[in-house]
Amino acid sequence: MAKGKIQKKSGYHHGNLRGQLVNAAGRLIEQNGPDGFSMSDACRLAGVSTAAPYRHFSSKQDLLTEVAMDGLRRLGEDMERQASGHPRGTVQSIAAIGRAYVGFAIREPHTFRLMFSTKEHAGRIDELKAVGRGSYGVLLREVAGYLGEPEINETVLRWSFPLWTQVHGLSFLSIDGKLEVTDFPVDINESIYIATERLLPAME
Amino acid sequence: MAKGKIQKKSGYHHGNLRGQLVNAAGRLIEQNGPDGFSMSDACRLAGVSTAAPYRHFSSKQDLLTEVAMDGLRRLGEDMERQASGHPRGTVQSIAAIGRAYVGFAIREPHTFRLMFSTKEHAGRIDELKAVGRGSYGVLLREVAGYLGEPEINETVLRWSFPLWTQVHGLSFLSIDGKLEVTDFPVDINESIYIATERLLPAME
DNA sequence: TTAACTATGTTATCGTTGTTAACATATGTT
DNA sequence: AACATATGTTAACAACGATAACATAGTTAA
Repeated sequence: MAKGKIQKKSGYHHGNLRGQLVNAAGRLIEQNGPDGFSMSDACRLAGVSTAAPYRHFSSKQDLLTEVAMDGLRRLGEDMERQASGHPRGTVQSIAAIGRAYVGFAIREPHTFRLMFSTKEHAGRIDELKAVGRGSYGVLLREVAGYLGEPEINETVLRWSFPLWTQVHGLSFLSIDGKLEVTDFPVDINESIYIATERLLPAME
Repeated sequence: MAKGKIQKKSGYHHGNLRGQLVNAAGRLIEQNGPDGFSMSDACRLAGVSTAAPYRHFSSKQDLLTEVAMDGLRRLGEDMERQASGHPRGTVQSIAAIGRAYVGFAIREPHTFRLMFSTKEHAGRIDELKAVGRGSYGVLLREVAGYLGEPEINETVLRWSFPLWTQVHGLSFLSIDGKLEVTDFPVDINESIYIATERLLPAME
């Protein structure tokens, strides 16, 4: 994202095919969804033959996994950034993390779905899990602060999990267009704040 | 599901191809996921040519939509059944609905995903939404009972929505294997009960 | 009974896709 | 300059979704 400059291939060789394929894949996935995405499309977009990607990725899934991991990292950054705009360890900062989470899902629904789908990433689940754990840490630290816990212990884990569950569910319901099923206008930010409050212990 | 008897084609014509295709599709999807599912596989399983399904379904997506709607209906039935095992309008009955929801997701993860994916069902979203609304009603009625509301009004809707969000998130995290990211053993039923309690107003 | 109609199959074929093998050309190292 | 390695290409494959042209079964009306 935010690449802009499309690098032209200067002849037989390309220069930065790997990066540009991830880039193209990201854009195409956001347009057509992970299923609608085809390796051939990405090749056309990058101006190379359909066999070229296999010098950089062992399969289509492999490329998708790359896109997913990139997304997970960016999600973590978003959460960190949003949280830092509020006093640490408060309902506000924790709700801000939730807003970042759902916001990402709404902004890049297909990538978000890809990030949390198992089947596409067979064989590299551990890698993916590690990146995910990193991003989850942002929430854990904030909750630890709220609870006044000096480190990330089981208490922190127990209070954090329902918060994750909540925003995760809200994300999916949003991007799958299920909010209309509820028959009343859901204000996402309000939803997040209310649930965050209810799912945390009152602290003084 | 629970079909068992595989109907043999008695010659040129088949007898119940439509039903058997939905059936086969359901089974195959649960094995390989909606993406791994191929029309051809379903045909092989039903013992017909690859062109035959198009007498009954306009496209592969159309068949998948059928499977999804069937799933939504069965989910509603599950919830109803589980709720009815408890005193109406209690935390217990509401938590039971949640357990039915997550239970379905875990039992038929691929079908569950299919039920809540938008892209596969382009053009028939309204149909799907109607079926979904029906199943959601089970929760709404139970919450109305808990709140002592005589009908499903906005108050009921407002208290119900976070409950849905919660179990929906828990479902997806479960079937996507993300529970391990939390680093402590999540007891799903306990999770549901705790969150249900916290997300409902204390009623006396 | 038979003729016509409709529903539901088949075979043959198309374009697209993911992937691999065999080959070609750059780039970097000795 | 010679070679090794990285990175492209072209050609081919099987599998898939879908359509068209054709065949047969079941149903209805004369």
